Amino acid sequence: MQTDPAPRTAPITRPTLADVAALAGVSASTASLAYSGSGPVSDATKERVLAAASELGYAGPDPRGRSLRRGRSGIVGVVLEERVRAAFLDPVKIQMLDGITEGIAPLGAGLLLLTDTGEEGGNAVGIESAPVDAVVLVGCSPRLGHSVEALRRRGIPAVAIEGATGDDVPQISIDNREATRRGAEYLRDLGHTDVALVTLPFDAARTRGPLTPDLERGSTADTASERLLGARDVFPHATGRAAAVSSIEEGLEAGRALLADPAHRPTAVIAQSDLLAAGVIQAAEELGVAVPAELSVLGFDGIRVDGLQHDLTTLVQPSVAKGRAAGEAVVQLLAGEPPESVCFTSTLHVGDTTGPPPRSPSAAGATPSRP
Amino acid sequence: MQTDPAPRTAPITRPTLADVAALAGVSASTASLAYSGSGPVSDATKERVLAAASELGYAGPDPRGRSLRRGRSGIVGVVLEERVRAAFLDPVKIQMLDGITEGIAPLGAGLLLLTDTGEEGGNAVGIESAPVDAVVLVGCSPRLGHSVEALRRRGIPAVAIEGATGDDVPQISIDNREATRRGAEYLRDLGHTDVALVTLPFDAARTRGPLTPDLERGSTADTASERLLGARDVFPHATGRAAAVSSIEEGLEAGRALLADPAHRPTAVIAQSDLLAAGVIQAAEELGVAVPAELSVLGFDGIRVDGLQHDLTTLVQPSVAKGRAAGEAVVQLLAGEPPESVCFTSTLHVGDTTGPPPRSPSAAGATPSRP
DNA sequence: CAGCCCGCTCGAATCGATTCGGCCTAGAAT
DNA sequence: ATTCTAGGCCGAATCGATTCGAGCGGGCTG
Repeated sequence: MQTDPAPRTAPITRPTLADVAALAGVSASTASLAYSGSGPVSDATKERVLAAASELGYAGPDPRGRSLRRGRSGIVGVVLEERVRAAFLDPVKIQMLDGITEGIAPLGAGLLLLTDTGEEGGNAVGIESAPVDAVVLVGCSPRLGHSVEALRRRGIPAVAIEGATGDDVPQISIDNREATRRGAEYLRDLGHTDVALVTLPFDAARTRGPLTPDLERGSTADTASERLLGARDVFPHATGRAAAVSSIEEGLEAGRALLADPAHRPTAVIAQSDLLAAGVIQAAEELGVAVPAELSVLGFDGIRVDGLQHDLTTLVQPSVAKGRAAGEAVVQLLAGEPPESVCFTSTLHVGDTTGPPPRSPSAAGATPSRP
Repeated sequence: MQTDPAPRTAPITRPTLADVAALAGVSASTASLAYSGSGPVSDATKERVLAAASELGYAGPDPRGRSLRRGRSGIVGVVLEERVRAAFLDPVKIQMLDGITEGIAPLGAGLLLLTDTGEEGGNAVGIESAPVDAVVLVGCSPRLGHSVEALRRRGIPAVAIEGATGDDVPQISIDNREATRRGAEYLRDLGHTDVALVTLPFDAARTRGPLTPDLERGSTADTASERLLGARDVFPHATGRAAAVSSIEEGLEAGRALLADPAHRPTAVIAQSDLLAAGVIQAAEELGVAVPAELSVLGFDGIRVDGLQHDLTTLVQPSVAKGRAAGEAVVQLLAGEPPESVCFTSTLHVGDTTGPPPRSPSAAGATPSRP
């Protein structure tokens, strides 16, 4: 009565530590000690246990039992606001992820990819129920609050990258507003007065389209809002368009819309990401608008953009360092130390996509403020 | 008004299902049923349990206990042969990862990133001890055999992408040899006879340098070997250099070495990845060698390479489909169905980096085999 | 020679949830 | 009215490993 080929020693089930102990002639507790090495066990005994284990083909303690008892799973979750595909298309995310792995290296923990897209169905392993010791929330997800609440109830410590949770969750962020302001000031000093914006999405719906007061007010995305404020600090009346995601395609679309009418064409565009900036440049090329002669474009991130011919003027943020800081914060949290927020600063990299505005304003009796 | 209510019932420890059951006035088993919904429980009771849970701030069954009992953790491991940073720099890997998430979607499982770089120290969660239900081995890791053995002992089903394990592990692969042969034939038909190779690493040490019989014989990397064979099918005596990793930098270095001596310059280079090909092209530009006029370059993968000006002639492989197939194989395996290997085919994309060889061979009385 | 200390093992409890068989009760059928 | 049926609920065992305190024998010291 055996469905499987029943070898002499192997029952249907995999050997457990108890089996090993029995074969070695010791108690389960001793066998456990022999493995974890955290107790006084004679070398002879330990060897006997190991021998028994190898005879049984025992591959070491089952992580499930272990994590139940220990209360730790050795896994750190990374919560992405988008599906994995989208996140990995964003070079900034990848760099942060890499930084995170560096940061949590001392833990020797694994990285579990999670998304907080809505409810998890059935047996799904979501943020609500994943065997993680801590999580890193990546990106300013609109539904971040929901996730944080779930984690709090589960008693799982969290660190947020670029997402104000307003709680006891440590934040890893950058000077979004100040950085953008510096970039805007640079454009202003070049002589630009007619500046358009291309922003990251503001809300969970990822509404694409013209910037409206309603949209801005309803923002649940801090990064977009902060960068918007930084731009407005210098160009109070600047307006533009919101993209649905940070991608070249979205930037292209926004760029087409902004540059469509030659009569009302900005002399500069402040894009909230390098990918969006690249898209705007692509749109400019399509429409025969020269960059930077007729249009200056400013990006944000400091990544190398695939296929972009220009050396983009952009605000370079330390993505890897951000990730690493988040990882280190997780380590601290798990060690019981108090959470510590960090704010990095970005630097303006001047490339070849920005320059003085063209001599004659694109028509339209705009403020000729320069004598 | 108490954010952290220290209610009469809440001790230092988090509530368990038993606590909830007690408060609801039912047994733990009933409470469990109320949550899993897999048994007959009256609506009234269920509601009472849920109410008790919310009163206690119970966030649902602990995944540790659940997975111990159920024997499933709801996590699928992805074993990368390199550190995460390196893997995510490779667009092919990212695409495969994305495909995997698609493939395992019906499982609702999380993805745990693992690397099989050597032994795991201390409490590290490695391939030896990770709470995974199955794993996908990505890439032809030299130490793959070791990983497979560990998994077999633990009884964890695995699927390998591009790595011959020679066992009962289902393989997801592509026609590396045939595809490369087709590419080589294309070059031959253009008139090339003097072709150099730039290969992926052959061994665990990632030895960089000239191809030698020793190196080729000692190969533990099937992808590199297969593609090499495909090239040799057409150019039996072709030689070249092995790169340490698939990257533009490595390709650049190999390209410099291959093109250094104007007297012994190949008219075409077969690179085993697009990144390597891009590096070779970069080297050619450095040295003033025109592509494709003086040098044809063939890549492999079909990705868009960052910053590359050309439309690379390459063998396009279905990376996402490979990942998806692997994910689907995992689902099958977990469902108890027999493993199923898949082999995809690549297609030759002719871009602008290949053309006929220059009129006068690069000097050196090389085999003027064409009359 | 007796007593004490120390190092090694063992038992038993615990972590938190799930599952299976059995019991109980209310309503229905005869 | 009695028996049958079935839906609901409970008890207890189980998953696999870890941990803490107790026991026990041998070596060292006074």
